[in-house]
Amino acid sequence: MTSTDLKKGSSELLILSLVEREPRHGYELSKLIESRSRGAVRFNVASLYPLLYRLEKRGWIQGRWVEKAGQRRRRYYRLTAEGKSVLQARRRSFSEFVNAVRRIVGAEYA
Amino acid sequence: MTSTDLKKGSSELLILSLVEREPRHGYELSKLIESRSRGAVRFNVASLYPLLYRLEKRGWIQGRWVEKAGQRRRRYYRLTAEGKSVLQARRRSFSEFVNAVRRIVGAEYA
DNA sequence: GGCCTATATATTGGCGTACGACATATTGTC
DNA sequence: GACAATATGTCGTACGCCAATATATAGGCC
Repeated sequence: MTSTDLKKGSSELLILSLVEREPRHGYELSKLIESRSRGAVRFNVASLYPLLYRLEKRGWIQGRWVEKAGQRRRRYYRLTAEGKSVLQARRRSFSEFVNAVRRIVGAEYA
Repeated sequence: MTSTDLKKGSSELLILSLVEREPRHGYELSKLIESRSRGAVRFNVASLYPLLYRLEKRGWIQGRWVEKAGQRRRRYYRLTAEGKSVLQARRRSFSEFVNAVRRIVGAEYA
């Protein structure tokens, strides 16, 4: 379980969290995650875009194309109502899981 | 990221932690994880045993068969010196990762 | 014009890991 | 004799991650 491997389970939580307040596009999301985690978490594009399609397909986020002069087209994703409730559940289970791991891992310390 | 998915990255950390202080066998490990996590984490045998073989192959744990009258044979695994240093690194990166996720996920709260 | 970097989205192929289902063997209990 | 608990093990499948590669636009630089 490198930090890379650990990431697997939390990728959806990260994305859902970041589009909670305002719509964001893929590239922006990857940059946000990298900067806010201070480099500890990084998304490969080959993971990021399929992940976005997956979340959209499930109805948790909703994307729309935005074209502006002087910019490449971007697809902005917003959190749906269903996504919101999934996000809340995911936040809880993340905490729960981390606490459970800490109990197991920590119990073996001095 | 169900609790199931999240688990993926931390399974090795859990096992290494549990054999740190004393050798343990597979079935014991599965029961320990389940009870200490209060049911939040559970290992399928089809994950657990291959995981143990993997860790042993990498030289992080070392197993030996123990036979006792009135018991089915058990394979006890102990942490090797190399495993010990891997464990320390994993504990650090787990904390680091969790903190990073919290920064990202938490930043979107009120 | 030519080169590089940053921005932005996208796909292909391979690999690793988790799990449901199934299998086997021993001990103890009812 | 039937069943549950203990204990280890495998098969097939599904799924998600990632390196590599591709395409396209804008801006800086020489």
